[in-house]
Amino acid sequence: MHQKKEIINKLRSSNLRPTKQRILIAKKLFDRKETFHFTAETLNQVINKKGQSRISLATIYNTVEAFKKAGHIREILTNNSKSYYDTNIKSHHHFYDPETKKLTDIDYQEVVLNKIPNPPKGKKIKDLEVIISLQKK
Amino acid sequence: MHQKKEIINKLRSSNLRPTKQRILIAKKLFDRKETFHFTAETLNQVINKKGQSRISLATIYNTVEAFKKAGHIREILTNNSKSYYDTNIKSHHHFYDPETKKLTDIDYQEVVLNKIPNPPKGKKIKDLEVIISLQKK
DNA sequence: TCCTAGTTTATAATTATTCTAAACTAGTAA
DNA sequence: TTACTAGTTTAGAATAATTATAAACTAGGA
Repeated sequence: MHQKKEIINKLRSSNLRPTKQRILIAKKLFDRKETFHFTAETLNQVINKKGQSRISLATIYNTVEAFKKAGHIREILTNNSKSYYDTNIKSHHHFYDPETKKLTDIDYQEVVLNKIPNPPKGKKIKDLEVIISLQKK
Repeated sequence: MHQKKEIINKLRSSNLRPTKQRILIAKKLFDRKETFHFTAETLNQVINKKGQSRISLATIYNTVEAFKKAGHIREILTNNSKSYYDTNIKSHHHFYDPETKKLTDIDYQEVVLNKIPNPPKGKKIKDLEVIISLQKK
């Protein structure tokens, strides 16, 4: 479980001043058992449900961007109009169901590659992601 | 090389009336040696360069969508705000350079997987795509 | 307690895309 | 050949997601 102190340290360590907005968002994102796949919209819903302390949408966007830059979340590749993020920052893969637009994690060890191409000159591989699109059987 | 007749057949075969706009767009997309990675914007630039016959942006969008549905092009997974399409419809993979936002094809046989997970019940695998993100060495 | 750089906020602006509904056209039938 | 009609194109308006702006607020050090 993420204590408040841990969260503050996490923010401080990445040069993010621990404001009450960032702490609250970090709690909602990181204090859960399962990884969380979200968009700015869904995060906004989680944060600003009825009668809850209000955080502006601009701050939601700013914070998601800041967390992404800091490496606390990662952006997922999709062909959606919205940006999807993932609290699981370990290298891993996804099932994508175009019907429901839902992503599911695939554990890293569930996919084994035994041949990958050399990167173009001057470049190195930063990340390798496998997306398995699904359809009805 | 794609003759006009071939293009017309391709359109007819997918129930798309071969209008002069669609024929022109199809020529620009398919009559080339290398695969073409494009967005609505870049396609619009190619089609509507100075002094050229004009096709409205709405038609560019409509046609891209129609070609995608017909399976003549495929949409690429990215984390960009724009939709990217690929004239290479054979299953294949991509290098992605976040700096230049450029995609490069990786031949299917350049990547070998020897373990992939079972799809969730009721679903089958429609497509498997590997995206290798690059960074400066 | 004061100060200031960093942060939050409401709102406007921007960007990519989709919608609308009027005008046009390919292809069929008379 | 002409007329018809369903499908298509078009300009422009509308929408959706995101980013920019600039004024108000605040964390944390002096």
